[in-house]
Amino acid sequence: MPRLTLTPPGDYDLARDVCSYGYFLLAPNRWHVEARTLTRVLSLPRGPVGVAISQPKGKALSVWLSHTLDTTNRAAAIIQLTRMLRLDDDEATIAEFHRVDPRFAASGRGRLFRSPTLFEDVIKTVTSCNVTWPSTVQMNLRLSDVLGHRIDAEPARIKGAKAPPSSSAFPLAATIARTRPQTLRARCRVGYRDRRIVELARLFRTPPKKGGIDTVFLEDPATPDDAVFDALVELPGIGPYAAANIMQLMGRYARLPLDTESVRHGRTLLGYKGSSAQVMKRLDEHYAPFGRHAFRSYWFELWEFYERKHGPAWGWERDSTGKMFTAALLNKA
DNA sequence: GGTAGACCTGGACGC
DNA sequence: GCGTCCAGGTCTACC
Repeated sequence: MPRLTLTPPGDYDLARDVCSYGYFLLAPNRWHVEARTLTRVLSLPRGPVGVAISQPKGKALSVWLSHTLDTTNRAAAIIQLTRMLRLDDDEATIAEFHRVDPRFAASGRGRLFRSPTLFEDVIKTVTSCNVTWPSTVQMNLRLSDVLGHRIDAEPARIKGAKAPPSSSAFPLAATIARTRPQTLRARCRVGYRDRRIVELARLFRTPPKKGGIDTVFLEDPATPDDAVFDALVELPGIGPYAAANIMQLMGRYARLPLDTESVRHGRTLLGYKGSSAQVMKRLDEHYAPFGRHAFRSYWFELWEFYERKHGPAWGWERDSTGKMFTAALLNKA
């Protein structure tokens, strides 16, 4: 079976750095606990490919492929894997975060898992709004199963895996753009998000000059945070929370995506009292000193709280532990 | 500028 | 097994 080898930053730990944000539990991603391997299908210019990513000797990453890639697809696969795994967050960046917030220096935490493309991150964020986590899991499973391109070949191999790897990719913007909202609602159970998801897909397919999303402008590090935020909240289905969440997925950590779970965290761990709006204001003030690393400090504080309840994240199964993250259950905990 | 209510789904709960 | 209630962020209408 063909294979790619990727050299990550010297401090990279696949299990820690993949199992660092909830999207590792969302289809088409599949984390195999015992094999400590991430599988999924990537959509490449010349068709989908199944990948199985592991770190056998604690250094280089092995990426087993369902079939051999030509030069174009190979280059595209490396770009997508680099984005998803945050391989471009180098040691110096993570060390800077640890200087700002030394609480995470020992664990080495600093990288946050994301999707291979901005489009997938935006749609995943929309599926996480106004819904409990198990529904988000289901929506992404169905989106991939119903609209994702399937691979014909055997999925990439995984030593010691209990669950089969998925054989569908996340749907392309082009596919969703030509799907009827009613189909999304009926078959993917996305509810009232149906039109918003189709509109977003169409905006991703439309050139910026004709009113489409200007991904170059959004992803340019020189673009100020405020300009990115203003552009994102103009999009259908994207409010202040979703915009801030998409920004952290883009590597902009100064803003906090605050939701009801943040309020629970502020009340139970930080002892804040008052209305939700008051608690959110205090949370913003609390993490402001961490500057451009604010979200990392907030998130890993929250993540370690989850890990104290449920064990290390690399041991979470999507269909059991991975479904437990609802405010109601956490409040009981 | 601030706020109330609708939008859907799925899980919890009571009967 | 059925009905009711509730959680969840965004959007629109209204003040």
